[in-house]
Formats: sequence, C-alpha cells, structure tokens
Amino acid sequence: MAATIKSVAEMAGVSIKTVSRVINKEGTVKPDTLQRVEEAIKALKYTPNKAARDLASKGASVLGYVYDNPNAYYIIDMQKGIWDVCHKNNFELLIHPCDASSKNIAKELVDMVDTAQLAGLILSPPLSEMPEVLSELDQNQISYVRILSGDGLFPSPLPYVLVNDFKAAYDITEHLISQGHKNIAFIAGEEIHKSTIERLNGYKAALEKAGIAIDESLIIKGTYSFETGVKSSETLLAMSPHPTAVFACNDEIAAGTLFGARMKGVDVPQELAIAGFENSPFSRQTFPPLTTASQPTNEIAQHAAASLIQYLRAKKAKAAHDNLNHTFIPELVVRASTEKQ
Amino acid sequence: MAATIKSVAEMAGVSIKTVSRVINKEGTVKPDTLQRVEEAIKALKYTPNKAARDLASKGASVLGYVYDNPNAYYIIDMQKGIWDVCHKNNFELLIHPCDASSKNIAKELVDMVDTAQLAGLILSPPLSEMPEVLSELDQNQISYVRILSGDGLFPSPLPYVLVNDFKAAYDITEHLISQGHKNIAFIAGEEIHKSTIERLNGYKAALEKAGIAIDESLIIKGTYSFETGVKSSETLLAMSPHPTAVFACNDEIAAGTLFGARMKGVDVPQELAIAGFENSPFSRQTFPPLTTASQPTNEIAQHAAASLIQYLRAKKAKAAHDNLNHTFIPELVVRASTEKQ
DNA sequence: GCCAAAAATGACAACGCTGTCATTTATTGA
DNA sequence: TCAATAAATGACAGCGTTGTCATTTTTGGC
Repeated sequence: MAATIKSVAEMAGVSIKTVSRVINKEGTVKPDTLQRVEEAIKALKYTPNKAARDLASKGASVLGYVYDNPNAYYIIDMQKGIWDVCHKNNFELLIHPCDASSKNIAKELVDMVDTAQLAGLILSPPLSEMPEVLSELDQNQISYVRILSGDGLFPSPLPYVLVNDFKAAYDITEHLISQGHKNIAFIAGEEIHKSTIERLNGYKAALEKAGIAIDESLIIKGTYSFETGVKSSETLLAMSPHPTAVFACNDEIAAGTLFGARMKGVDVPQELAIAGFENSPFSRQTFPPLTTASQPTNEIAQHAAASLIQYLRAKKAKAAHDNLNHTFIPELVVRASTEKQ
Repeated sequence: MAATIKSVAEMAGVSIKTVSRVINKEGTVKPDTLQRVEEAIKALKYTPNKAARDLASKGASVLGYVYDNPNAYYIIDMQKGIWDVCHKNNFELLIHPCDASSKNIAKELVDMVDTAQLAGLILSPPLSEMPEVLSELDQNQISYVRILSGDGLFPSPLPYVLVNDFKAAYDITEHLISQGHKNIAFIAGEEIHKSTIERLNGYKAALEKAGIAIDESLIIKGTYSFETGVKSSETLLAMSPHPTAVFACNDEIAAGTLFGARMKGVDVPQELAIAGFENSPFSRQTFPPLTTASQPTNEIAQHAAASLIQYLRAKKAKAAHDNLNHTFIPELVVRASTEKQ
C-alpha cells in the first residue's frame, strides 16, 4: 500500500528519524543524505500520514471558518483569502456554515472545535460580535481571530481585525451632502451586526457636522436584504416631500431601494440618489451603478488568518506574539446612482 | 489536559477497549457499564482524539469540495448542501478553491487528497467535466463524485449527478418562441463548461422544432460574465433588424445584456426579451426581473455528497454500492423580462 | 446446580509519526 | 595529530486510538 516513513528510510538507508528531519525541513541533514532521502520519497510517492503526524506532534493544523452571513460574495471572498493564507502555511481549512441566531450556537462551535480538533477559529460578523459566543470560546480556551466592526471590543487577548465602518459611512454621507442633499434617509440592517450601528453613527455624525438635524423618521430599520430595500423605498417615497437621497446599509438594500424607485417611476439619481455599502459585484451592475464603499474583504480575511496562525505559533512556542491587530477603512466609490449629470 | 480514553476508563473502572466500544456505539456493552462510562465521559468532557482515531482505524472521514466557478451563489449553495450531508454523516468538509485552467490542476488535486488524506472529492463543473483531471484521479485511485451537465460522460464507475441543461434550455427557448419571437439570439459562456454546449443544443433543438432556421450570427461566444452580456448586447442591438429576444447562458450574462439594453434606451421586454439561466438571487432583483431556469443547487449538492459517502462506505465494506446516480432538470421560471404586458 | 454456548470485557500489539536523548561522525584549533 | 567541540544520525519511547484474540462472566437448558 501507501509508502510509510519506514519504507522510505529503508530505501534511503537511513533511520526513520532522518526521514522525519527531511520532511520537516529541520535542516540538520547532510546534503547527500538529504538527496538520497528525497529520491526515495519521490520514488515511493511518499506522503506523510497526517493522522500519525498530528498524533505524534499533538495537534493538527486545521483552522475553521465559521460563517453566518447572507452575503454570498462576502463569504466567498473571505473564504478565498483565508484559504490562501492557510495553504501558504500548510494549514487546512474546514468550514462551518451556521445560524448565529440559534440558541446553542456557542456550544455548537465548542463542539466543532473539539470534534474536529481545530487549532483555531476565524469568526466574521455577527458571530465575532456576540459576547456570549466569545466568552464561551474563552472559557473553553479556544483560539480565534475576530473580524469585526467598531471598537467596543469584547475584551480578549486574542487577535482581531477591525473594519472602520463609522468612517466609511461618514464619507458616504458627506458625499451625499456635497451633492446638495439635505433630506437623507438611512436604511439599517440587522442590529446584531455591529456594522449597522457603526454605519448609522457615521451617518449621524456627518449630518451633524453639516448642521443638518437628524430626523428619526428617515431612519428605517430592516435587514440586510433586497426586500428591505424595496419596502423602505415605498415608505420613503410615500413621504412628502420625500427624501432626495438614501444611504442604504449595504448594496442589497440599495439595490432593492433602486428597484422600488424604478417601480414607482422615480428617476435615480435625479429624483432620488442611492448609496449602498460593500461594493458587491452587483453594485456595479445595477442601472445606474451604485455608489458604495469598498472593503478589501480578501485582504481582511488574509490578515485575519495570518494573525491567527501567528498567534497559534507563538502560543505553541510559548512566546509572546506581536500585536498584529489592524484596522481597515472601506473606501468611498462614487458611481452614477448619486451623481446627477 | 484534555481527557483521554485512558482517563475515562480509569474513572469508569473499565478497560479502554470498553470505552472505545461505547464511543463507537458497538452495542456489546452491558447497560450499567455503558452508563458508568457515559457518565465518566461527561464528567471529564472527553472527546475522542481524531488523529489517534484516524491513525488506528486507517483513514479519516473528510471530504473535499473543489471549486472553480465564478458564481458565488452557486458555490455557497453547493457548499451548504454538501456540508449538511457531511455533518449528518460525521464527515468533515475541506474546501479547495482552485483554478481549473491551471496546467497542473490534476496534480494539484491529487496532491491535496494525499496531503490532507481525504476520503473523497466532490467535483463541480468545469472540473467534473475535464477528462484529463478525471483520469488522473482515477490513476491515483481517488474516489470522487461529479456534478455535471450532459451525458457524454467520462466513463468511470464512480457516482455522478447529472443536470439536464439541454431540456431546460429547450424549455426556455420554446417559451421565447411562444411569445412570438423568431429572431432569438444566444449568448454562450465558456465552452469548457459543458452546460454551455448543452444549453446551446437545447436552444437549437427548440428552434428546429419550431421550424426556425438557425442563424449562426445570432450565436455569440463569451464567458459567464456580466461583461459578456453588456458587450453582446451592443453587438446584437447594432444589427438591423436586431433580435427581439436573447437567451443568455446564465443570469450574469442576462443581467449584463439587460444593462446594455438599458444603456441604449432599449425597452425590456417590449423591444428585447431577455432570459437567463440559474435563477440566481439577483435574477429576481433586476428590473425587470429575469426569466430563467431554476436548478435545485442545494439538493443537487446533497445528493452528490450522499452518493459519495455511500460509495465510500460500500467500498470500505467491500460491498457493491447501489447506483445512486440521478438527473435533475432545471425548471423554467417566467418573469417580466420576457413577458409583454 | 452444572455445563456448554453466548455475551461481555480485557490485554496488548499495531497505526505512522515526532520528541528526547544517546551515539556516531566530522570539524576545528593548538 | 589529537582532543574538544559541533554536526549528523539513530534508538526508542510515546501519542490516543482501534483491531485481534484471549479471558472472564452471564445465560439458558436440563
């Protein structure tokens, strides 16, 4: 059957330990021995047995990416970024779709880590922002990295990556104001996502800065969905005078708002300017394309995975880990949905 | 540290083998022994060590999902379906994004299976349709299940799930014809995807059936992308007379076509009817919403994963496996983009 | 209450690798 | 050239399970 370290050792005429040294690149092997071993490995098509390795070295190199997010593009981007870093570092990536609103979500995660013997977890919103989840993980001494919004962090020595939604939302709102809008609505997503709150705060701050009074009736609660956009659009356009601009908490909502406006024959951006958030692929594909804020999801994911891996290595070596925490600021992307010709 | 089978055995006053019997539900343990062991397990929060288990029982229970597909929604749906089945069967799911056009893709997959010691692979198009990939896997005795289009199957005893794109494309085209269209364009995706060819054939068959001559100039080659739609739209609308309907190979292309039409001020569906394929979420969100064909991606994925798992079990038990191969037919979904009021 | 057969349990060797520490071989400086 | 030191290699005990087979306990028939 499959070659083992023993067969390689025999073929190369060395001890299994030397083969082990070669496959682990320990570097204390003489060049010609090394070569002989490598040839034997190639000849036998040897691949180290993962289970045996993990068992002997106590602990596998597998990370888990846990997600509960309606946005497919976001997840795929995240996943790819994480995967790339894992791959580069000889880690494997296990995924775990889940439902953050489930009662037992925290236990479920602990269970998953135990069962699959994961080295660590990568958490994205909203899981990364749920204190009850994080504290359960802490209690079980599970390593994780959080990707989250805002800065009212659940205290923990574990690494995290921050996204400054406040600043980006401020920028978007300021942009709308600069276009001459004063009557600007805000459509929120689920409040369990901290990004919603941060974006709302950014919106409010920009209005205040411009001396525009905040009108609570222009702030609509919803979910990060197309449907919310459609419905809110109806609500807003029924007002008189109706707002001349809408800042939707994400692109899906914005697309829905646009759809709703179109249904009513309202011209965008002439009669209603619409901005979204996230720079989803389809924000470029609506007609007109949406103004939005672009977050480097892939990069964020890479950074998160890298921090976690570094943390784990430091922990294994019982060394202190550098602080790798980083903040990303989404960038304003102006498109036709907010620019009158 | 973490509890081991030994500590559980000591606590319950039995041998480790008995504990092993309990955790593996072998059923040959007396009720009261069983209870004592279970209590010990609970008390010590014992979880079996995966590596040790895999090592002793030769072989892990991990499946790999390999994908190279531009469509985020498709991947997420697939992934979720696969994951659900894996989870139910105590398998784990490892993912592997990849580039099907890469020269070494076959080797890369073999490598992945070796390194991660995977039990099997789940392949979706275009990988599942590439003979060179499949034969390399076969040569390395790797188990896999393919999800693919058409029936010119690469011969292999391994399970597969078929999607009948031909029939669905036929239905869509027939629908367009029934709306009075005779001048119907087709926009293709990458030919490496068999779905493109099958859909094209379905389109042609429907035209023939209706006695409409096939006009090759109305068949445009492209990729499964929004951009292809936009460009093709320009090409088609520059013709005179221009086609009155377009069957785009997927929703992205359709959305692009719609975008392009809108740019030129061409009304959809009055002046140009547009149909897509796949029933992506955004096909409901364009204005007007797109006529398309809906494939039960999640179900397909579940079926594929289940077949693979069953195959693996049969193989391990050296038993013959039932033939679980199944064909899914996407269903026509008519929306406003092809229906004149 | 005894014996054979069945059921339950245990002892112990794998599984394929890494870590530790001992041993051998090469290198250096005088 | 010869210690002394450093570099390279090896022997062997785990790691935490499962599989095999032996042993003990229970059961049922008479």
